[in-house]
Amino acid sequence: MEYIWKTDCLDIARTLESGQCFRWRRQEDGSYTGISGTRILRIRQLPDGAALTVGSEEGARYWLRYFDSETDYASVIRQFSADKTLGAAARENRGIRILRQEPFETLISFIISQNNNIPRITGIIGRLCESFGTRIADGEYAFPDAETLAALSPEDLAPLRAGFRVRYILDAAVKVHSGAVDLGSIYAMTYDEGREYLKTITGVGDKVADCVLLFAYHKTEAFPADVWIKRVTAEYYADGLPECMGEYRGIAQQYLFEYFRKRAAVRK
DNA sequence: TGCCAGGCGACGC
DNA sequence: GCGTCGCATGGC
Repeated sequence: MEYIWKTDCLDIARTLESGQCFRWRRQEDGSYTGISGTRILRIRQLPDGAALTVGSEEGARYWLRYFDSETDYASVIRQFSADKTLGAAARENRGIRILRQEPFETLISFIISQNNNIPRITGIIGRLCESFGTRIADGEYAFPDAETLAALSPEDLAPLRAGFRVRYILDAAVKVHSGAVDLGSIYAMTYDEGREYLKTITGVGDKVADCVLLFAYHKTEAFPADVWIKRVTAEYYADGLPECMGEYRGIAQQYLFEYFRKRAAVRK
């Protein structure tokens, strides 16, 4: 069945290609196909929203939550307009939403992201899923679960070509599978608690923890500071982040990330 | 070729 | 606590 979602703040391409997720592919007709958990979705942009190809009403509800349908982005963008730079970045990227992704997938993905670039991160994650994930459709694989990954050796993961990150992936999988880290408990934690908790995993520092808290748990106080954002804050916000970011620093961060990354790409 | 990429851990001070 | 370095890999 096709579910029509009407909303004025949704740009599928920018949302899915803004570096917060790595399992979506653009199809020849311009629609996108992606996987989360054991679900597959095809989503197509409409002028006033999107068309979702889903199996059931329950599937539609899952994906609406994934795309953060309850947050009023127009209101957040108005709030951001109090700052000149952020206002411009937000207006230009008003269709970007912060996804609510599966925690384990997000954790492993951003462990892989460190000192890496987006095309290669996507490649490593693709090989990880094809090698160790359950097949859920023709040529489509779920993200492998913690139990599966925890049973593997560094040699097993060598074909991923993930380099020094392999031991971090395995440490995360072992801790999640053993229960030493309970990812479900983080939903109820504060941002600071979640950050310290995630950092008990080897290979998870401030940046990776912030990405997981923002892109899986939707803790919008998180402000992941990568090399791009560090340049932006050094140039525009040396005296501190603007007041108008409020509790939505993470959303602001994503608009700024896209705004400046695009400009750097044009200059090259 | 050297430099960089959605960083982190180890180490020295 | 803070600065520096090495780390695998691949694209430019």
